[in-house]
Amino acid sequence: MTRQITKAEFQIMDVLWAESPLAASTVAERLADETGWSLKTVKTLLSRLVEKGAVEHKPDGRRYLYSPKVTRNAHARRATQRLADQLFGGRAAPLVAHLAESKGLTREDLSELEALIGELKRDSD
Amino acid sequence: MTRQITKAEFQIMDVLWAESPLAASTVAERLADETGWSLKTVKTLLSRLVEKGAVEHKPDGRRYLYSPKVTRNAHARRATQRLADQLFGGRAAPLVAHLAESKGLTREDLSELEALIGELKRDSD
DNA sequence: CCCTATTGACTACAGATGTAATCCATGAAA
DNA sequence: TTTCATGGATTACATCTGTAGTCAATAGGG
Repeated sequence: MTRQITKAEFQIMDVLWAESPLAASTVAERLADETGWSLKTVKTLLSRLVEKGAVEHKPDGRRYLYSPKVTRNAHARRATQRLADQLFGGRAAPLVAHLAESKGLTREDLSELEALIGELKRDSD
Repeated sequence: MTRQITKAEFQIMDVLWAESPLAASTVAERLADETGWSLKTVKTLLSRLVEKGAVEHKPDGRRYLYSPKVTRNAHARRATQRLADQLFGGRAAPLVAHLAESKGLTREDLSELEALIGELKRDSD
């Protein structure tokens, strides 16, 4: 279902994940500095997200209020899985190795991961 | 540099990463079963990859032989980093957590990761 | 030496994406 | 009550992507 969300659309989602429901004008304000997008652009992106089923809108007087239908977690999970599938046949270890190489991992991350992995191993017993 | 490689283009790269240099016709043969693409399609994708700087071609008589200019590792690293940046502000731990949730991690992966993390921690001392 | 299959160059074209502009209804302001 | 700003709906348009087709040169087979 829920078709692919693009980069621009993701920025809209990010605003709605932080707070919702919001009117289009509010979403536009939140993004104005970061993106410089006009209200028109924001409305177009919101409409496309509604079409794609990633956002729903309810009438509020003369306008709509928009809310995410997909959670940030669900999106993250799917996007991550998609990347792992494409790059490494779905396997995670090489993906983590690449993160490490690209300096994506601090010492803290490593400790956090160690804990996470311990937990996952216990779970799978 | 090296602009974004698309999904279709990635499949071409994958063939060249496995073996190179190759002529367009050979690349097309390797992908025929998997994708059903015509030779024309493969040639278009190869040209675009050359434009994008991800592949280079050297004349070999009347035709070209194509080779990757970007390694698979470099590509994986950048793609992974891009995803982590977008989804989690560059942090890896939540990414791994999502992989786990989406069943991307087998017991073997976990052990492998454990070892990898131990190694990374030692390296960072 | 001529014909044909192959090759690169260029062109095509629909659908997705980024980024709006136009149009029309309407509620608020004057 | 006329006017204008605001909102959604529709349309626009360049670029990117997926998937080819056309054209012209030419190397190889007969």
